[in-house]
Amino acid sequence: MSDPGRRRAVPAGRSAPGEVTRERILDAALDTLRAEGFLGTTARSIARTGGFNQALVFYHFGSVDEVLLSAVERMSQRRLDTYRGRLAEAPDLPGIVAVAREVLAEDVQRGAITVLSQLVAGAHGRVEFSRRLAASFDPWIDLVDEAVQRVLAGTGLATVVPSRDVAVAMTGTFVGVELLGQLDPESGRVEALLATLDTTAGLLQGLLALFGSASSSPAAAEASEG
Amino acid sequence: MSDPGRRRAVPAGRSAPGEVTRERILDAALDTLRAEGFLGTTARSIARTGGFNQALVFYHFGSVDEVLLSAVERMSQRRLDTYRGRLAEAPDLPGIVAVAREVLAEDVQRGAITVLSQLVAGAHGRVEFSRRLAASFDPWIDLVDEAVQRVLAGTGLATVVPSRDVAVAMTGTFVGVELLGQLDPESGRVEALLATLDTTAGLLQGLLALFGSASSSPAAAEASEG
DNA sequence: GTCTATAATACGATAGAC
DNA sequence: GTCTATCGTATTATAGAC
Repeated sequence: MSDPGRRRAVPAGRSAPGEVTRERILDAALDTLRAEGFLGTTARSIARTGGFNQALVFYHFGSVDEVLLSAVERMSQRRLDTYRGRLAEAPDLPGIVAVAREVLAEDVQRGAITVLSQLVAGAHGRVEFSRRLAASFDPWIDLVDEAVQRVLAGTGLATVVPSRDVAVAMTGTFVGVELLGQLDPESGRVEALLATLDTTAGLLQGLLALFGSASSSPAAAEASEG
Repeated sequence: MSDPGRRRAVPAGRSAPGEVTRERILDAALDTLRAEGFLGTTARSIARTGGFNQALVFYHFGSVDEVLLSAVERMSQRRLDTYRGRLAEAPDLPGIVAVAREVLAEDVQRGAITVLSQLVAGAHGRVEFSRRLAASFDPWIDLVDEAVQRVLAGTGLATVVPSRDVAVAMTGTFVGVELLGQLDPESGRVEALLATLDTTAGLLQGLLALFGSASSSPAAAEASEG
């Protein structure tokens, strides 16, 4: 292994030697995943995309898997920061829905969901790869979970609805719909889903308001009996 | 191309020559997709799973893609028949939900969703493969669409909710959650989702009953304004 | 219809020159 | 740190014996 390992400290404002190349490799890896899918993302295709030599992938990351995981971890972290920032500024339900729709639309357009979907599919049956990939999904599910709990708070449904499962379902929905949407890009499935989110949000708002003002209504009681 | 092409007619009750092998290959293809994922499903691994020679895949189907598409089309058709039959016997809402949960649980357990998820992921960027795979999803979305419309009928929501988009979202959700669930099989995400379906169904029932008995309520009007 | 053998190609990864 | 060259191995697909 010729991993550069821990490097000397570098003057502030200056990049560590090779750091530029590392970033280029990560960028190229994401671009390739978006354009070619998991199957088409090899050390050679990544190098072709980024315009550098194939051997650099192994010099800097040791393996293709390590590049992909590093790339998705970096992407996930960056997007998560964006989400948290915007959500903090929109504490009520309409605000949360608006932010969620807005940032999810960005993710879809940037191809972030494509990257995640492709990696998830490619992770099949590979234990260590799956473990690390799952770890980069957890903070997202946590974030959705928090938002769901905030929305449910004071509606009388907080004890009935398992918010974590709902969060998993919502996260999974975007992965699945994006995958389905790419099967037939002409169909505009993803766009339809995003557009429908507004309608659904309006509906949900009305329903939750109903539950909020009558949290021990017959419907709620009936529902909790399951 | 050494495709056997159209074959002579065969006495009823008897299989056409090579038909047994064709079926074995399709079975092996699905088993391999379940066990190894899309990446691990090659002509050689399919042959290894089924205990036959690798060259037979090309003799009978011409290419690996053709085996996979034929296999999923056969599977989709068979499952669709099962769905339709059971749904016909359960015309009301509780019945529909029960059947849906039941048959979906079967699909998950048999690995049908895994097969679909893997193929969808592997189809990325391959136009003709995607087109045919999308075609085998359409009847499913149609079926879900019909069920959604039946549930919505008479609730006053039929004109507000775009049932087709909801159907796409529901279909996509199962694909996505299944993929996410396989990232960390220990987490029991898929099982949790299915278990939660009952609770959600109960809730939904209560909500729809509410809308049904007051289809021009303030909440409904507010929701339709978006 | 099923087999063996093989051609042509792509891959991950490494060695070693610079 | 980046390059060329290469090893070993996997793949799809085909040719041809049986």
